[in-house]
Amino acid sequence: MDIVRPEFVPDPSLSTAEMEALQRDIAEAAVFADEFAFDPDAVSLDGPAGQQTLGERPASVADDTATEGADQPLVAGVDQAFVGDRAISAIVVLRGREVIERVYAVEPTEIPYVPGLLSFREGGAILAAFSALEHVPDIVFVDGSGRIHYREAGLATHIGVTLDVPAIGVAKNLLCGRPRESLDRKLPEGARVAIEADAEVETATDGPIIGYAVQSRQYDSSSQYINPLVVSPGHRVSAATAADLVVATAAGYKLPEPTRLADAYADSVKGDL
DNA sequence: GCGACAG
DNA sequence: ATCTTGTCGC
Repeated sequence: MDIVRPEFVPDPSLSTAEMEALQRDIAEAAVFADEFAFDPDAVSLDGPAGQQTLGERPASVADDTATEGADQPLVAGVDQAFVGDRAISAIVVLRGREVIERVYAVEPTEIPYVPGLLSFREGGAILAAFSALEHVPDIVFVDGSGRIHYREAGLATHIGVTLDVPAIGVAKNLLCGRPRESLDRKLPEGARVAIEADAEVETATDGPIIGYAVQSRQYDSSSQYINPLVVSPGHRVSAATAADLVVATAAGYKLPEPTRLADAYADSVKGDL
């Protein structure tokens, strides 16, 4: 797929001040509200009929393999692996449970990891992988933060705005913001805790909800517990819908399927590299 | 000065 | 993110 906003392509040679200025422009262009054509309720790992089973589905529909999944949104997962100074970015596109396409790209990492500037380290490899992608996903899951970011322009926002594609940030740790409830306790599976902007989020006017901690998986009979995912809007999606879509694509694992499969693919590419 | 800090 | 064996629990 193509780059829609070339002026936002991450340039690792920029100064820190220039990178931060670019992020403020990106946050300005970002849309943290649902702005997509597909039906979010149609995003599921089940068949195209959603909650319907074969038995309750009309035979004419059940037998029609030609249009099967035609209304199923394409969900892509992106993840990176690293080898020395090279980044491997892998993308997996799913329609329901079916893998529609997989691509990857390898690009040198020009700068070290700096909290808040992740997209300038990994963005090049990610955009290179997207340029090789044939399908245009309805929404993309990016590993890292979206709106939960000092300038509300995390990796998911940067990628989403540059490609003008709906994007969600799926992180394993909280970068900034204040959870409404403590996350340092065992939350039940399915629970979500709002994350609101705090003083660290310099571009937030009031205290908006910038994301959710989502407990996509949890042990049921143990004192041990799994940490929640940290989900935030990247572009053209609201915080609530972003959390809904992550839950809808989880299949018994902590990570949603698109992300989990992209992670595994990046690792396998790294293996035979 | 101290603490915090996605991947 | 990455370097890594065994180990606890379902």
